[in-house]
Amino acid sequence: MQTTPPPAAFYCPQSYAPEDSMGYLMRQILGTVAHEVERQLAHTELTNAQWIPLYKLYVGSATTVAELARQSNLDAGAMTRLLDRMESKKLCKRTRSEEDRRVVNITLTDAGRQAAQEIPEVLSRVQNAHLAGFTVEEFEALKGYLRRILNNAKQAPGDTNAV
Amino acid sequence: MQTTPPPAAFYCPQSYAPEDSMGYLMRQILGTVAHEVERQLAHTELTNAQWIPLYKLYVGSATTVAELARQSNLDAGAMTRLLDRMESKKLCKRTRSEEDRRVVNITLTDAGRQAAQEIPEVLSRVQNAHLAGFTVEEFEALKGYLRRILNNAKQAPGDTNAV
DNA sequence: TGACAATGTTTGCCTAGGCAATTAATATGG
DNA sequence: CCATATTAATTGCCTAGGCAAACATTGTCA
Repeated sequence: MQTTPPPAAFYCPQSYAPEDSMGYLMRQILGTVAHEVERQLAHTELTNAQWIPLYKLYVGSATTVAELARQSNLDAGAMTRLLDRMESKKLCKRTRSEEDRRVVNITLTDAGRQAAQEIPEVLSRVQNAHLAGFTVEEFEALKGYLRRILNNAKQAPGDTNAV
Repeated sequence: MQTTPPPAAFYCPQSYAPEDSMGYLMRQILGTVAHEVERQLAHTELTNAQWIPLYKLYVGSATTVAELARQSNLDAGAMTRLLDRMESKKLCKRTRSEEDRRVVNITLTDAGRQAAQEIPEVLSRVQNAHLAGFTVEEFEALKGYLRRILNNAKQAPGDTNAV
């Protein structure tokens, strides 16, 4: 074994400075991105938690509660209640499946489709604004770094004590 | 005016692919980091929401409800209830200030201090693990990118429609 | 076929955060 | 000094997510 590289040593407990950490920076960035997206979607009644499954319904990559929950990295119970709130806002509708009577199919209403249509525009605009001043090379380097970090997370899920 | 660079054009609505976006990648990374930190702090009774203010109390950068809320980017009401839960776990204690009787001073208990002491170790370990395989140059480049993005967010808070 | 496993959905109980209103104490300006 | 503004903390009401239990339905396998 031991094909994966050893953990880095960029941070150490004795001199740990939170404001300088990768996690802190990303947390702040995600915060401003989320805030701005929600602001630009405010007129659609969509909250930050709701546009993700709504968009998945829109592009057709998920149509049931369980599938939406899985693709949104979300608990099934949470998804049930999220859909309750979206349904009460007339953005989507529930229909018990006839083929498999355990399943509930979710479909968008016209209002839901209209709201969903704006999502890619807003996401593109907000993220582009955050990337002002970046060259294509820098943008690609950044995405490469992020993918490598994500890959590390998947490789050793909890193996961080092994040293 | 117009000293800030124009927004980038890396994402466009017609070809928007969520899985490829900066926000999606960061969201996933923060998710695994948070999950792993919470797992490694489980024995201290600290949740992911609680170690942040607890650490601020530990290093002494905040001692009141309002100050903790400000520094944690959190609502004052939320902080009140967070402290309720931490106090019921005997991690901290409230004392009405004598100089300014509006203020409540928060102090750590022995158990709170002991838990706080572990925080920098865990944060360092988890983040280092996520950065496995990175060179120093790459690490610094990444932090530079993140700081630039954060700076863009602060520069134009809501100005993204100006084009 | 009939027991058992697996899946889908919902609900209850918990933590958690935002917003607005309330109350108490302090600061400020006339 | 007093009215007013400001600040600190709390509380109620909302959305939101995790975990576990309950229930129905479907799949599997002997």
